[in-house]
Amino acid sequence: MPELPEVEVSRQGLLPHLPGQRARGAVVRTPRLRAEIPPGLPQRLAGLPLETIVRRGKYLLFDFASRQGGGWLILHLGMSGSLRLVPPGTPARKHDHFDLLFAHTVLRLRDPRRFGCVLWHEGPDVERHPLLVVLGIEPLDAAFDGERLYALTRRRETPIKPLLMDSHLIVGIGNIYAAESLFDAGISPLRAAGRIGHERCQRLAVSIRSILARSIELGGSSVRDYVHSDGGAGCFQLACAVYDRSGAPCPRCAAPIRCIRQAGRSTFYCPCCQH
DNA sequence: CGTTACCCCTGGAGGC
DNA sequence: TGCCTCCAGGGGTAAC
Repeated sequence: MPELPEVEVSRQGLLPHLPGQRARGAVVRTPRLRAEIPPGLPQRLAGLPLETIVRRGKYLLFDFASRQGGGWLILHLGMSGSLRLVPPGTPARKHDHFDLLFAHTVLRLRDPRRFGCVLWHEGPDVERHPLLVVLGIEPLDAAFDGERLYALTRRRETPIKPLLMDSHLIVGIGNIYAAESLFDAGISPLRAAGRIGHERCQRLAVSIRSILARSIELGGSSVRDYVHSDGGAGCFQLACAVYDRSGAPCPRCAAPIRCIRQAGRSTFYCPCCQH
């Protein structure tokens, strides 16, 4: 479920509660997620204060005194992961794989499909972690604009939609937001990326940024003392124009939304509005 | 090098 | 009711 907005909203939901607290340890119920949870993690964490939580793409990065001899807890929610703050002693349910223990609260990871991961990076320079060092630009970073998108797409014959989802180029855009951004910009998901001109790259960059930002705002307004990102629609209250609306009328021209398959993923678009 | 195919895993939906 | 197939918001790796 989580794309960039969901991960960012999870981060914002945790920020008022966790930084400043000291970890008591951790409980690993399922060691084997996408990667194995480091066996020594609970002992390594114990006693370290959490400084802050940052996000890189769809990764949540917990700074456990990384500049004072600690390190970073790296967390990814995969396809079905969700985080929740629960009181200590709350019984774990099915698929509750990992707990991060603090004095008065527990951060609990649930992930039915186990595509998420929990990792540890020793020392301050988490951006040098192998999984992070290869990541592309943040779409909400000021440096991401039409010019950057234009440069990234040159001499690319691949269709624009799978390119948008390639985290080595741009992070955080998943299947839903790729479809919604392309609809908003009036660009066909099938169009060769390298054949989109300056002006339309500009338009697409604006669409990506505004849709992600609006989705974060809508999600953020609904977060209180827990972090929710469980199943359902994915784009929060933001109604999807095309995603999962196969056959339904396009909100702009009423033509039926079409569903095709690209690089193994479903793509939804309006064949009338998008070129 | 760029691009696609497959795989990790569980659960829900729909067909029979 | 059960069993089967297909599908799902991610992403690393191997193979073309």
